[in-house]
Amino acid sequence: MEGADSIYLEKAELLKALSHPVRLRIVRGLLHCGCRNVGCMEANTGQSQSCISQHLMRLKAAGIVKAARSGNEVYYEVSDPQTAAVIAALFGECEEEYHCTTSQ
Amino acid sequence: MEGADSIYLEKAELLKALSHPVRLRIVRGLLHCGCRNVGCMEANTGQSQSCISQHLMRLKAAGIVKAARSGNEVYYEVSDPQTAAVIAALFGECEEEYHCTTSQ
DNA sequence: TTAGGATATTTGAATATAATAATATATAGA
DNA sequence: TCTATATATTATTATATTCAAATATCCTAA
Repeated sequence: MEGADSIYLEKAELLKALSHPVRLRIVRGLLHCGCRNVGCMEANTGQSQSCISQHLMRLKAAGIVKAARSGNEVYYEVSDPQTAAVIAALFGECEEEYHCTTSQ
Repeated sequence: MEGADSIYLEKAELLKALSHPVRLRIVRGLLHCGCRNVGCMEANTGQSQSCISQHLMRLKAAGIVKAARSGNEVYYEVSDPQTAAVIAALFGECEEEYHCTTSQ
């Protein structure tokens, strides 16, 4: 079997961070230029504010997502290019669909 | 955010099954037509027989892999087409590399 | 400066995962 | 049948994940 251990560790970490229904939904929502702040995600997933925030922190820690505050809201976006490729493969979508022009 | 809950659950299950360094290594090894039985995986990963076998059972339960016995060895292969796409995206590879002609 | 809205952090309890060790099963060959 | 090899299963223990509840922080506006 090929490749160094650390590659597999790293890739496994990425998948682990994505492998939760709520986080998957959040990330795909971001790629599709839908909800970008916590309140919106809360409404769309039916999860509590705390829960969404915790999942976002998990995604941020994995380098998948980054945050920008605007007023008292925080807007998220996907900051990892690998992630878009994986999500596209997973949902059988075309990665090009993801390039947003409208700022929600 | 779009899509039914069950889709996200299902996709998350797939990712979860893949999100472990050893399982990732096993699956990628299978796609690249390398080790196909437990003994070989054991040697290549440095994990115990029991550990490898348990990971294989996890992959089998997720529908990612299927087994065929030949003599007293068991040969595995990737049986889920989605998985190949995800692994290819994750490692930045071309999925076409995966079609084996040699049976090891 | 105080109040309210939006988000983050902490804590605790329930559950899931992972590794090891020990044991069981299946097959092949003497 | 007995033995050896290959793989699977089970039990145990340690650790990680998840969610909910409570609390803290940050910003805006009055």
